[in-house]
Amino acid sequence: MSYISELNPSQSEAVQHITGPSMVIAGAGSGKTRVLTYRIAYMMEHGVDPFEVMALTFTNKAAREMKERIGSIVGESESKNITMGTFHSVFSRILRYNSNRLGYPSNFTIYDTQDARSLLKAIIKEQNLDDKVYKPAAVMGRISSAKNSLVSPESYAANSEILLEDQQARRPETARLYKLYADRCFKAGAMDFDDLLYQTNVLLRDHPDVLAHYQHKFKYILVDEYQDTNYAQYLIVKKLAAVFENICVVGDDAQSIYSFRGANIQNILNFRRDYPDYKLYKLEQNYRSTKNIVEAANSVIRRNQDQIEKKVWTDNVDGKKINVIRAMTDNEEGKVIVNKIYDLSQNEGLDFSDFAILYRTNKQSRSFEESLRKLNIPYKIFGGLSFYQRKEIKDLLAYFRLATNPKDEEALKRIINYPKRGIGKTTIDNIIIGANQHGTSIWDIVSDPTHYNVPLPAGAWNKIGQFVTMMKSFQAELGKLNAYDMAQTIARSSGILKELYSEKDKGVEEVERYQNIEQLLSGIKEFTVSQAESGNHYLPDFLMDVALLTDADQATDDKNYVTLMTIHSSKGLEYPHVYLVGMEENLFPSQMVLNTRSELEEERRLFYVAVTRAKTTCTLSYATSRFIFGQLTSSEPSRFITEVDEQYLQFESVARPGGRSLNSSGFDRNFSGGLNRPMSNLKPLAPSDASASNSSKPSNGGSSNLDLKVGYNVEHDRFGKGKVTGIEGTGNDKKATIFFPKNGSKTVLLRFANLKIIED
DNA sequence: CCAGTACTTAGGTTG
DNA sequence: TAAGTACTGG
Repeated sequence: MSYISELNPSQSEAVQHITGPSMVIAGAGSGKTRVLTYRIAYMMEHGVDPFEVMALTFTNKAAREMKERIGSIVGESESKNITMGTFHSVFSRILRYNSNRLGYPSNFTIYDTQDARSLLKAIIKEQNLDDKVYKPAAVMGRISSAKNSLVSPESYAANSEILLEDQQARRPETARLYKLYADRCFKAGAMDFDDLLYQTNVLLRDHPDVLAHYQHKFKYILVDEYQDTNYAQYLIVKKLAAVFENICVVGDDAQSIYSFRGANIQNILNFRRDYPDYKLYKLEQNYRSTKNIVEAANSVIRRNQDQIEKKVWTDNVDGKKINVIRAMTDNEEGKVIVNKIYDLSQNEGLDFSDFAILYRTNKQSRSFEESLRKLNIPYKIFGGLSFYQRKEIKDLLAYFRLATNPKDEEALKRIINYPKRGIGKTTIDNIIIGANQHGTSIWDIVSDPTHYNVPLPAGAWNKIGQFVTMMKSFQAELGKLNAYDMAQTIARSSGILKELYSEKDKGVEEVERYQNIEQLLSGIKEFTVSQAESGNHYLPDFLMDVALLTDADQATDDKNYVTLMTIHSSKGLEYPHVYLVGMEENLFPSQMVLNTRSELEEERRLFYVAVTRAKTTCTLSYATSRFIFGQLTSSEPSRFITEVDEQYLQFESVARPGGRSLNSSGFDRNFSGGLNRPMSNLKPLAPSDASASNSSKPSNGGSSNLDLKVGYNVEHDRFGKGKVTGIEGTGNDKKATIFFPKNGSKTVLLRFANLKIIED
């Protein structure tokens, strides 16, 4: 228990408070993670069974790291038995275990944002609603906040206040769309991210025995980043803790930045109400940052009205003032900041991992990325499109998903005609109509066409039949082959591997795509090996929470890189040198928050979070103009710069047109210094367009009257030589499916294709 | 059916 | 700028 002596008095008290409710208000950099880890370790050393502990963190990465640290104190064999993870991952497991109570399959799919949006979009189309009015994102936002406030489709439709809001937004059909969307998800055996919390609430509300079971299993509950929990999360925790009330929540109201996701600072106030005899601990000493940084951040956050009284202070050195840099354009901002990083790393012999570039919006990463590439500085961008969201990865995962859960509608739609099988849009639309009429899933229709009598041409049924047979063969092997063998089998027999392989010599992006698939497969291999012992080494096990993984969860061997991420994803992290870029009005604070005080205050808290990530130096930068939607738009410095008490700031501007930069190192990296010359783009050189200037063939009716048979060798203008594998249709609709060794399998209309029969 | 092109429109943060 | 959709020619 030597570690207790490392703690200050309030940390130590918080760590040793095990029984009964407690709340820890932890200022930025006040050793919150340390308190959490030591508290759990302390509990276990005092006889608490790790199986009885549930710790909810904000990211999977935080959970993993905390588990490791606890393991190093009490031993891994103990720490691994703690239930620890994000709300989403912990409760998705609980939901799988109890799925039958809710009528879901245990291998239900988790729809990510893409899947959910695409389904909603499809429903809006099916309902013949104008998607200019019923913008999928807007409708989804309504559905999402309904779920986060535990409003069911039925109570949504019965709530006059909500209906009025929708009416005023000119989207009166939203209630109906919510219902349709929820039904479709259910029929597809799918939950979206919000469902994981919503359905957990349903489970605990409607099944008292289940609730009682988990109340007694998890006698000790900890919640990190409590200020960012929403109502659905709040209620789950409240219910689970109701019997023993051994609940500890940790948070900082000054760092609440997720209200757009339904997070509610009121949860902190509710805590006092729900547990009147709770004990409050305040961690106010900052161990992370210099005095300048702490004071600068304090001077800004002071302006917020809504906050819990506290005084964050530090014993650390004064440190450097916060440097404020002005650049002329966003491109120049990228160059200047990257040069600063380069110079500092060289002059002081620092690792690149000592640096982070933080911004308000993901798209700001571009100019920094370009500059970092030019100087060959290793970097990693977090957020944006994650590995698991890339097209090729999602395609293959869709096969896995459909094999695991055949009702998964989004997966089916994604792959039924990929690689191309000649199953067209009209066919799929008709099947969906049939599925809706029969109130069943798409899979039910395609796998049992005789039962549901959906009118389709015989040719279409034939192709669908082949697809169904293939999927069934995968399903039959799911429990026999381990995840890796299964994934290999699917990648090969589905034709995906071949498809991507054949495109490999087309360009850099195609090569990357193929490599991504290889990377996914080797990841599955790793998973299979590591899970072999537990017996959970099948493909559905792997699939269980891939939807919940983010970039931050990807293991990287080489850690010496500059970090680029949004301020939101930097929460909880720290770096010696932080560059907070794009400090401009309408960007940060975002243009969209200027209407209400509470939104502006949240933006200010975001600034507070950003500044307090820095340990040694913090640099702010802004550009006086930047490209927005391809248009050069002028911009003004952010109000947050002027809100910092001047004594903590130091201004510097660079690269006036015609002048020299203030580049201290003497490296002249030639700032473009003006509005000229966009950076050369990084795409591979476009292929010479010799092939593009298609010699226009005379349209002699193509080859529709050609006497083509399966097995013939033919030549196509664009695809080259190939072999006919199928013929269908007559007259103008006569089509041939041809396998081209160079281009894969294609179906072409003979009317247009202008095929020539050739000898072997 | 396929693929290239013209056109439109994007509010931002995440598990 | 960039992505996604609608259109069009083969």
